[in-house]
Amino acid sequence: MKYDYKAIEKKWQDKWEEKKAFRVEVDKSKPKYYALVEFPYPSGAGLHVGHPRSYTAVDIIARKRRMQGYNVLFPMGWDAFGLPTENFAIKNHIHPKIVTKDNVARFTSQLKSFGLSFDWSREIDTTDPNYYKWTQWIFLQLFKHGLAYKKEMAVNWCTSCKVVLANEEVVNGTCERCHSEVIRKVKSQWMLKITEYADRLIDDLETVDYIERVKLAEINWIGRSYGADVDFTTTAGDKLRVYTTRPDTLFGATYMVISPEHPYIEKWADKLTNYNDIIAYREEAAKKSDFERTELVKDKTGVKLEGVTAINPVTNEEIPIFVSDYVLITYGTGAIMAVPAHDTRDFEFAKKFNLPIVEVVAGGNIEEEAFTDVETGVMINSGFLNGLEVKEAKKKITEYLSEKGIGTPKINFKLRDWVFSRQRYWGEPIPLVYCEKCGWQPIPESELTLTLPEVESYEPTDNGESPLANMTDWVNTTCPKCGGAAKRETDTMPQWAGSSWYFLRYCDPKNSDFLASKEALDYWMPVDWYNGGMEHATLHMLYSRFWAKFLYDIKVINCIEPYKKRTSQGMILGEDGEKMSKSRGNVINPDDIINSYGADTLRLYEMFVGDFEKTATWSSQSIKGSKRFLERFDSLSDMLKDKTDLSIEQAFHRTIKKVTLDIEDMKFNTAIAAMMSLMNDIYNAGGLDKHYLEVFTRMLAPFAPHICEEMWERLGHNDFVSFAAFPEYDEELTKVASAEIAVQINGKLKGVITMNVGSSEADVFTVIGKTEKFTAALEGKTIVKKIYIQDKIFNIVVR
RNA sequence: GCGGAUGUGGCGGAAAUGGUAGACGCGUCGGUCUUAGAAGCCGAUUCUCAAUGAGUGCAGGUUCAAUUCCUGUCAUCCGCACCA
Repeated sequence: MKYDYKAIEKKWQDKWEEKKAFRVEVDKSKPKYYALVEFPYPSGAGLHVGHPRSYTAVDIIARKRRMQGYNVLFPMGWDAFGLPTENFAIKNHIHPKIVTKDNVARFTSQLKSFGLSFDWSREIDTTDPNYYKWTQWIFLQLFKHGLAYKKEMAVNWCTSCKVVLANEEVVNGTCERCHSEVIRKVKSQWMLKITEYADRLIDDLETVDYIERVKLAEINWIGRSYGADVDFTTTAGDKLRVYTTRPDTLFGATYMVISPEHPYIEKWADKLTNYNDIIAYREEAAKKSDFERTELVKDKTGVKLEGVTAINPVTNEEIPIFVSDYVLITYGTGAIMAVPAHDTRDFEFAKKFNLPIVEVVAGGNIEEEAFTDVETGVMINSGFLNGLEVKEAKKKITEYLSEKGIGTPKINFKLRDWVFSRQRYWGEPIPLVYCEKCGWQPIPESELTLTLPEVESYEPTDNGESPLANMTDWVNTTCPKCGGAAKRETDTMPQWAGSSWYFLRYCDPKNSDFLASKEALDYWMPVDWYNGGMEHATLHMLYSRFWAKFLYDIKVINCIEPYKKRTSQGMILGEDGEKMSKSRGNVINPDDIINSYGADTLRLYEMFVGDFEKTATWSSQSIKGSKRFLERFDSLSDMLKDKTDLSIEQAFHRTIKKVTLDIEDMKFNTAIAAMMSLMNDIYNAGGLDKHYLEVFTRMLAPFAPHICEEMWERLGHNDFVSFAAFPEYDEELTKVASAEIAVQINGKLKGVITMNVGSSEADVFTVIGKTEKFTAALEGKTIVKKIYIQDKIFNIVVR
């Protein structure tokens, strides 16, 4: 019988759909399991071969849980707002809604062809007004709780297209589309105060099970540092505040630096004799794009302030102040104390401007480079700190500064507030209204959804406003507070908005009264296992955790963390070992693979290709092995015999154990290898009985569901194997009777002997003594030592 | 520069706690079947000068024993980018 994957896969996909096999409801009589994969952006290109890697892995988990009796929620949907769709719409004059609909149709049929056990009745779409009503609702709550505010911000501005660009659209400092210069332009933007949650976003990571690199990426991105704010008196008669993580090096602060945007430049304008030079420098710095700034990282520039100096509060020495763009206005206080001996950047700057370098921590060679180590150094040239280790010095100086009123302990973060406005059409309208009298006002919640109006053109306007700004009928409205004339916000939300809470909507996607019912949220949340790309470790993960924490605070959900467990798959590279891309022509289309090998083979191959978390290279040669394995499995029904050999029975129990444990560790590749080994053993034994073929079918079902359903039916069942019990193993039967013991002399392998499991050292040595090849090797040597590792190694050390 | 990985046969990759390196798969070679071939099936397959040999990027070290631990070093990939 030939393995007819096309017929089999079609047949079972239809049956699952027809019987609504994977549809779930809240059922408190069963334990729940919420398995989640990142919902895709339905691009025009369709799915690529990387998508099924993540989806199949979590599908295997979901299917295994179902077979273990869990009520499994495994949903799918569309993160459909976004720039590529909008750009496609602009170029081809098609409404983004239509573009989205077409792309979703294509994605859906592709996903269904993989045999993934999604509950399609819960499909969601972030661009559906019934969905984004709640995105807007959450925004309104953030606004009402003071977590949304408007701020003047520098944005990317393309000088040729005259539009605001998202960071993703700026490539090497130029516009992605026209390649002309991109400059920074100040615009008023909506911001979300994610920084208010910075501590919790770090600290609560201790309560979740994320793979280490994801945790680290989040922690580094948030970038919490402990230090102190210190005030330096200046000759202008005021105080200049700096932030430092190294207050212990205060005695070594030989100059100060303020950022070009620092407000004191204006404040000190009349005292600065070289004010014009400073302004010229500031303008020069403003003109530099991000690209130029990073290009010039190595080369420090700056201007010394003439007319104002500062006093080092512990040495009482007068020190100069510089303005330089290596100090950022957006971090700390926008001003630093420079300690060239112990900070690499200050060291470079001091070398260039010939500034004094005073060593205050002994242990390095400051002739050569800054000594930044905080573990080993001892304080010198530092008055009352002399002789202390860095950590103690830090404590002592911080206390001293507090007592004298010149400094306070301070924690800073690299994390910035979230820029939440986009001057774009294809996004959720921000549900706020501006009234001259009352300021920014939320629209009444009863008026949600504030739907995206139909516009003539999706192009951003000349002055960088969203296309919605031209819709005067829509823009002009009344103030919900005073009833006077008011204007709607025309900016829309970023693509990240819809994906920041979608996992909540899946719990109860049709609910029209609330984002999801309390009952559904309490039952399904938190997500038990969330898998997704490493590229989302910082942005999407932080944004959605932030929203979830906020929703916890306002008592919408009752878990402090939305995701219990987070894992991440490796990328799949093209056959040439390079990232798949259209321009390189190395893209593998999953449709082609399914057509020539079938979905089960594709699934199995993607799981077998290598360690799930590592990047893997596609091989159209190797995939044949996965197909062969399934063909061999298919033929097992022709190899039935009355009784399975004991050795095969034992092999089964060992394999079930390995597969069971490996799935939990996402070691799918070794789980499949174990099943292949078992298959070889069965072939060597000439077959197996019906019972064990059923066991094999249930064990393989999560990996290759179609062929297993077919086998299950062939074996006389009329229910789905997808809901049969996952096999369990008998620990006793996993044990083997005999052990192969490696015999070594001086650690070198000399041979292997077979002994009963649990043989004593004396027994093993007796056998060795009776074995010719070992006695020959030991002849004339003195045995110094014998090392016996139970059932594994017998090493004889000789002289 | 900082942070995170990775380096094992011709290839993809296996090897809790240090304990027979190369599981499993691809490829290759041989056998079987066949008029012949393909597909199956069975077997072999780290290397070489075939040994008391060498071997997990390279150089050392600890150990009876190292892919695994330690020190140094090289290479590749991915993030971040002057965060004081």
